[in-house]
Parts: sequence; structure tokens; C-alpha cells
Amino acid sequence: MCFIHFKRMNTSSNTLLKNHGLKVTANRLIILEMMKSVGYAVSQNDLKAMLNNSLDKVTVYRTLKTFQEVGIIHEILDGSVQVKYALCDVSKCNADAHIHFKCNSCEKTFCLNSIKIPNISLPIGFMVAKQFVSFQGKCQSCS
Amino acid sequence: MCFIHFKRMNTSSNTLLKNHGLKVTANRLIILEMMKSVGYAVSQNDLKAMLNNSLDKVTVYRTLKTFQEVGIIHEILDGSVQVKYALCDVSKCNADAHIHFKCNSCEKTFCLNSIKIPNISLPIGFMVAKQFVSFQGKCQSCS
DNA sequence: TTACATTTGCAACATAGTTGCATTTATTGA
DNA sequence: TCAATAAATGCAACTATGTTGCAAATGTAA
Repeated sequence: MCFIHFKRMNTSSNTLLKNHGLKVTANRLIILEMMKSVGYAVSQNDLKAMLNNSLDKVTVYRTLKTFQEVGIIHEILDGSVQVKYALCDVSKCNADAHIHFKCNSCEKTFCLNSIKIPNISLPIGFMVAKQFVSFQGKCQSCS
Repeated sequence: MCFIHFKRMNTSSNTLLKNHGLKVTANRLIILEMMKSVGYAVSQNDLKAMLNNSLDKVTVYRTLKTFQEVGIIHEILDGSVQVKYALCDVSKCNADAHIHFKCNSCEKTFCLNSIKIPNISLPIGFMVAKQFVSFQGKCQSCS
């Protein structure tokens, strides 16, 4: 296998995993690199296909779950059937909750990291723990 | 069957269907009445269970799809896996896009019809067709 | 009341997500 | 450097959800 190669290839992915208390494995590095390079949100299946089905779907599933738990990636619900995932911009994902956009032409979903969710006040008694904001339409490249 | 009974039972559901160009059937009336009475958003499966599995899941699926197409109900993405649906407040659902709230205690999701989605400007080139805004946390009754 | 188009339920299939378990792999400390 | 150990991986099998085709049942309009 080529895991030593991978380990040396990208130090930042390597330390990213370690900093979150995860073991550095070939699969985790491959998935991380792939998510970094594509630049848009991917589903479990997208990832598997992008990697030419070289990984079992369960491995992808559990890797994404783990990454999400430790805060390396975050979940995105964009109105399509599958859940998508994207890398967190900074360590604290929730601290700068941003907007997501799904293009109905190219079918890609991505984070608009610079567009923060505005402050919306709810009736008394509501306690907000998490916010989901997704828009659909046409992205810059497609319009 | 009891469809004549149902037809007479609730005139408003009856005319609601007719006004949207739909045939008045027993199943449609039952689903409509159920959604009116529960007061929160339901998934395909929720509905089927609430009706004691008396309807086939395909019927529920197609009925919800039809209702959505004609604008009787709208889709809600609340951060859980399944899509949920709720009755539209007025005929034009999109015209007054509102916020949704999912309570993590009672697990109910509902429309906050009075809280509109604020204007969020995106970078030039983005065309927004649809907006999904959901908050999670504790609702009034549970906090 | 009949004719016709639509709706419904069944069967079957498609897709996504999930668990248990045996094997493989990474990390730690000697 | 290597053995011991805990964690990660792949396979098989399963659950839940969403979807289509088609024949039978039902609603609507004339």
C-alpha cells in the first residue's frame, strides 16, 4: 500500500487528524485530500465514486461520521435526498454558521463561508441550538 | 367505505382540493384533515403511522407530492433525515417564506409563520429560487 | 347512469443509511 | 525495532425510505 507515501504527501492533513485525536490512516488521508480538492460538498456516495469505489461504503460512512463528530467536517442538508458534507472553515464550525447553496444546474452544493446567518429573534421561550440555512437556485458559474 | 361521510364532514377541505384542481377523494380528505389537526410538520411515514397504516405508503407518497405541486403543503428540511410537510398558511407559500423550528425534546417541527426569512444578499451571479431555514433547539412548551 | 380520466394498492425495485463481526492496521511503550 | 493493544476496515446482511408500472377501483362531467 501507499500509506507512507500519503503520510508524507500532506503534512497538514496528517496533523489535522492528530489534532482531533484521530489515528492517521491511508483512507482518512485520501478522503480528506479529496474533500479539500473538490471544493464543494459531497455525499457519502459522491466520495465513494470519486475514489473509484476503492473504499467500502461502510468505511466512507464511518469516516464521515467520525470526521463530523470531531468537527473536521459538517453536515449539509440542501434539499436533495442524501446528506452532504464539507470541510469546516475553522475549528469551530458552529461559531460562524454560514449559508449553503445548491445549484440546480450543475447540481453542486457549497458553503458560502463569507455569508453569515443574520440574527433572527424568535418568540420568547424558544432556545436555539443549531441553525440550517440552504438556498437553491443558479450559481455564479451557471448563470 | 365512508367517503360520503368524509365529504360532508369538512366542507373547507373539500373546496380546498377543488380550488387547486384536484379530485376530492376519501384519502386526500383524510390526509388533509390529519395535517390540519396535528398542527406540526409530518413526514410521509409519520402520516402513514398516524392513520394506522390504513393507507398504502405509495398513496401517501403520491398524495403529498401532488399537494406540494399544487401548493397546498410545503416541504420542510428541519435537519432530520426525512423531509417533512406542513400546510401552507396562504395560497402563495413562497411569497412569505418563513422559518421552521424543530424541538429536540418533543421532536416536533413546526412553522413559525410570523417569522419571515430576512433578506440575505448573495454574491453577484447567484440566483435564488428557494430558501430553507430551520432552527433546532427547545420549543416554548418544552423549555 | 354511463364513459372516461384519475386515483389507489400491490408488487417489485432503487437508493441511502446502519450494525455485527472477523481481519487488518496504527500507535504505544518496552 | 518489535510486540501488545486498541482502533479502523471490509464484508455480509439488514432497515428505512423513496420510486415506478400496472391493473383495479373511484370520482367527475355529460
